[in-house]
Amino acid sequence: MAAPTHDAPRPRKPRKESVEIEGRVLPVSPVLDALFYWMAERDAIRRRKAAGEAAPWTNDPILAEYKFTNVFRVFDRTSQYVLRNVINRGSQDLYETCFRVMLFRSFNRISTWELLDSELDLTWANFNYNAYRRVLQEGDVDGAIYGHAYILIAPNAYGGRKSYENHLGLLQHMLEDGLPEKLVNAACMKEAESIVSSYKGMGPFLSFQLLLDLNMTPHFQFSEDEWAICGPGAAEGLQKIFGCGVKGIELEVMKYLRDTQYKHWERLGITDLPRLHDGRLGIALVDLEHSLCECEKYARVKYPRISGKRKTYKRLYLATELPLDLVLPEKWTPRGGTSGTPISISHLPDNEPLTELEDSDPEYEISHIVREALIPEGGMEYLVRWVGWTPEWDLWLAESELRDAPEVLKDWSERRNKRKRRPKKNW
DNA sequence: CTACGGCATTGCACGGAGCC
DNA sequence: GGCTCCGTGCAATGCCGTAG
Repeated sequence: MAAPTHDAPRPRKPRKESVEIEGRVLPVSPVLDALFYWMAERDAIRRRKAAGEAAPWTNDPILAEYKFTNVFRVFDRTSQYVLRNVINRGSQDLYETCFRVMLFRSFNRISTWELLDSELDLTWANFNYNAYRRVLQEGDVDGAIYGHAYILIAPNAYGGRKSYENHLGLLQHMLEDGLPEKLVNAACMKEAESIVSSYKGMGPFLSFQLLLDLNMTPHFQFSEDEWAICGPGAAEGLQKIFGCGVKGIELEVMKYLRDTQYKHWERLGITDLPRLHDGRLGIALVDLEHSLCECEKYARVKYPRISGKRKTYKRLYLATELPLDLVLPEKWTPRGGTSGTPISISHLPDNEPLTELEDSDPEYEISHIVREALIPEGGMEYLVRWVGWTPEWDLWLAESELRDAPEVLKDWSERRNKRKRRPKKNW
C-alpha cells in the first residue's frame, strides 16, 4: 500500500488509551502526540532561524510547506510589531498605552497603523473621531483597512455607516468609559475578560486576545497560565485529540495538558522543549491554547482522516527575507530573578500514566459502514463506525479487513443500492 | 428562563479560471 | 507571462428560533 502523502501509518483499530478528566473518560487520538511534537518542532524552528542557521530549518514536510504561527504568540509578526512600535513607542501612561493597543487591534493591520501614524498624533489626549475617520476614508480606497488574523465585526451600535466608523466609535466609547482603569483594577484576566466582553461587539475571544496584548504593556501582570478562553480553533483541536466529550470542559482539558506536559515530553523522547526564553522551559496555558489551533491545521494535513469542521489547510509557508530579531516585554525577561514573569510553570511534572483501558476486550465491534471509496491501487476501502465510538473514530479499512464481518458489508451494499435509486426521481 | 444550533453578516487574502 | 475577476475560507459575533 503506497503512502502518497504525509499520512502516518494507520492504526488498524481505535487507540485504546484514554484519560479521565472531570469525570469523563475521553479516548485519545494520535493528534495528542502530534500536538507535543508540533510545539517542540515549531519552536525549535524559531530558535534555529534566530540563531542564523540556513534554511531549511526542519525536516518535517508539513512544517516546511505550510505556514504556522509561533508556539508563543508574542513572537508572531504582528505581536512583535505591536510590542516594538505600538507599546514601546510613545507615552507609557496607562490610558495612552491602552489607547494605542486598542487602536491597533481595532484594525489589526500594520499598514493601517502606519497610515494613521503618518497623518495624526496617535494619543488619546488628542483623539478626534472625525480626523481619524477622514484618514481611514482615504485609506479605504483599495478597501484594505483590516488585517485578516481575526474576523472583526463592526458593531452597529456606534452610529457609523462604515465598519471603521463603528470601530472608532467603539474605541472612543471604551476609553471614555474608563476601561483602562477598570482593567487595571481587575483581580485576574478572567474578571478583565468579562469587563471587556460587556461592550457590544467584543465577544469573549476577541476580548481575550486584546487582554493578551495589553498584558505586554507595563501596566498589567495577569497570569497567562491560570485561565484562557478556548477559541474555536483550539476547541476543534481538542476535539481531534479527545473526541466530542471535551465539549464544555475545554479549559479543564487544557489545564490537564499543561499539567501533564513533562510526562508527554518524556514519553515522546522530546528533550528540546519549547521555551519563551532560556530561563523558562515548557508551555503555559495560553501557549497551549494558541498551539492547539495550529496543531488542528497541522492535523488536517497529517491526519486527513480524522475529520473536523474544516478539511483542508492551504496557507503555504514563505520564508521571510529578514533575519529574526525577536523581543520580549522587558518585564518578562528573567533579569535578576524570576519575579515579574507572567508565565509560571509552577505545575510539577505529573507522572501519572495515561490510564490504559483494560486489554480484556481487545476486539472492536464494527457498527456499520459509513462510506466507501475507490483506492488508486484498485479495490475498495470502507469507512467504518465502531460500536460505542463517535464518528471521529471512524477508520478506513480495506475490503480484506472486513472479511470477519460479512454481514456489515451486506448491510452496506443493501443500503447503498437503496440510496442510489433515489436521485433518479430527478430525471 | 437558559442553552444551543443555525444562519446572516463582516473584510480580505488566496488561488484558480479566463483573458489579453 | 501577467492581469483581472470571482469563489472560497477564515482562531467571530449577533440574532432568532427551538428545545428543555
